[in-house]
Amino acid sequence: MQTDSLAFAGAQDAMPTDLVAVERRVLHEAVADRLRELIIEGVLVPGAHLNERILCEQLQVSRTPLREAFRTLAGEGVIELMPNRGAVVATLSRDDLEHAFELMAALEGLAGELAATRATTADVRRIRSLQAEMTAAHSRRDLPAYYRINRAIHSLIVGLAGNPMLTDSHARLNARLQAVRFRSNLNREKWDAALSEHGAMVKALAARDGPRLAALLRTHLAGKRATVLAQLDDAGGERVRSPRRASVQEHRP
Amino acid sequence: MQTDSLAFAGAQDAMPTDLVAVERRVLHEAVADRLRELIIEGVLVPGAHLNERILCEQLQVSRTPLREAFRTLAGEGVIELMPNRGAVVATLSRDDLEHAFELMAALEGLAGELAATRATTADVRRIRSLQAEMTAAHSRRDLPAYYRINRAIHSLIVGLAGNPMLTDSHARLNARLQAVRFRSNLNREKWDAALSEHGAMVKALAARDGPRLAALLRTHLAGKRATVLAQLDDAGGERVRSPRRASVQEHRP
DNA sequence: CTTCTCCTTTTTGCATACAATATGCGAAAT
DNA sequence: ATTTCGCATATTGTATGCAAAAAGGAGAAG
Repeated sequence: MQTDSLAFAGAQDAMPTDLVAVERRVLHEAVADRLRELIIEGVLVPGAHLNERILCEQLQVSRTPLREAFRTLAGEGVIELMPNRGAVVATLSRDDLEHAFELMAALEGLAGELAATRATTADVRRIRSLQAEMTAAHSRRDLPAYYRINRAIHSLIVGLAGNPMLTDSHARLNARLQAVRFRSNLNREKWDAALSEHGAMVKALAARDGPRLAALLRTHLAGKRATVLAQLDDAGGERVRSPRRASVQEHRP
Repeated sequence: MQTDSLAFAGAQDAMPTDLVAVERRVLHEAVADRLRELIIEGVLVPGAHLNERILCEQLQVSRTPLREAFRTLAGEGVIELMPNRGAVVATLSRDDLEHAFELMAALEGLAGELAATRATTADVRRIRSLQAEMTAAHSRRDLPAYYRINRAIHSLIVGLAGNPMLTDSHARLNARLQAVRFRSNLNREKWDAALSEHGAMVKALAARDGPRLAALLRTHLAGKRATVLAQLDDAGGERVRSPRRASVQEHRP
């Protein structure tokens, strides 16, 4: 029989991500993924009570995998578990958001510092390409695409830092922020400013200027934070800390 | 009939913490705590395979709460779960350790920056007191006490930052580092240096000099990292990434 | 001696039954 | 009118049985 390296000749180190493992899902993971989706999509709003029986019926699984999924999500901070009192989708207060951005700025700052020293020219090209895509999205006023690419760029920079623990912390924080979807509007000036900041970031990365990239990321995040919080205030500050008694609704039989 | 405020006269608002909730443990939490202990104590070494059946027998619980505890611990990064292949105590490679300290330095750096602006004089007193205790432990060459107080100081500073998300990330990273117990020896010079660094940190905090405290914490962590990695090299680099086939041992009947 | 195959044993994943706890509502008492 | 109590119901926590997957081992072929 062929060895692994022969069987996969030409694909081993250069592009390891092209070889994705076959889909081998365990039920509780699928359930966790589905619940994450439902939360991100806003079907399950922050604060919503997650009733086991109803969710079991709706997802067509028994309680065991559902409960394991609950634990997984609780570990990610996406939901909160209260002993004997069930699970609720995690809520983020205004303070929580401030704290999240404070931490995010530090994490991405570190990431920038490291990425600048560790990124290859190919990595820089990849970032440049994403940057171009994002600029295009901006030109055609495609906000969803803009946000998606924006997130991809930030995640890529964090990845380039080459520190899995950092990546993990960052991903986890991002997951919590996904629940509150403050991706609605974004005024013209702020959008333009954000885009130009991104341009500067790419330059700093290409110049391998770690401290500058770190500083840019921190101010960029500070800007984002200001935008989000301002938006929150406009919304009356009640959008995020959501409905007290919202919960999973049972279908009429 | 008496009202609550009469029944608890004198204890209503002034000292609400005197009324602690009754101890109410759920089995899977107790199991998670116990497993965490076993891992920290080194009974379950990194890399050890956690057999469900055997652990159930030894902990005297059924598989359901054990498996829920597994999920909790996996969420904390203390163990790793492989679908259909069970759980192992998380291992930390040399690289992982470097990454952990890299991240830790950033987290504590941020914490220092914030703590300096947010700490009250009472907080400073508390830190000073701990610092004194630690110096005492150093004088009598009590390494375990030193490490314990040291950790308390670092955690307190992180707490003073007043950012729960930061606290959480820090605690989580600490939990992972607990598994590898590099708390063995520590040569005289490094110990002295660490202590004097702590002294400088307290001064910076008292002076409310955030940037300085942050910088001190970062270099302090860099020193710790160097110490740990050096120790790892002395041990042949094989102590931490532990026995491949270590596992929970079954009692002879 | 190695390697492959098939089979047995072990171990994990899931479903369900049962137990413990919480919740809601009406009646009674203050 | 308000509070409290007791009970019925709903919901969560735990145990266990069964099925599926992986690991291990004996034997045959190379």
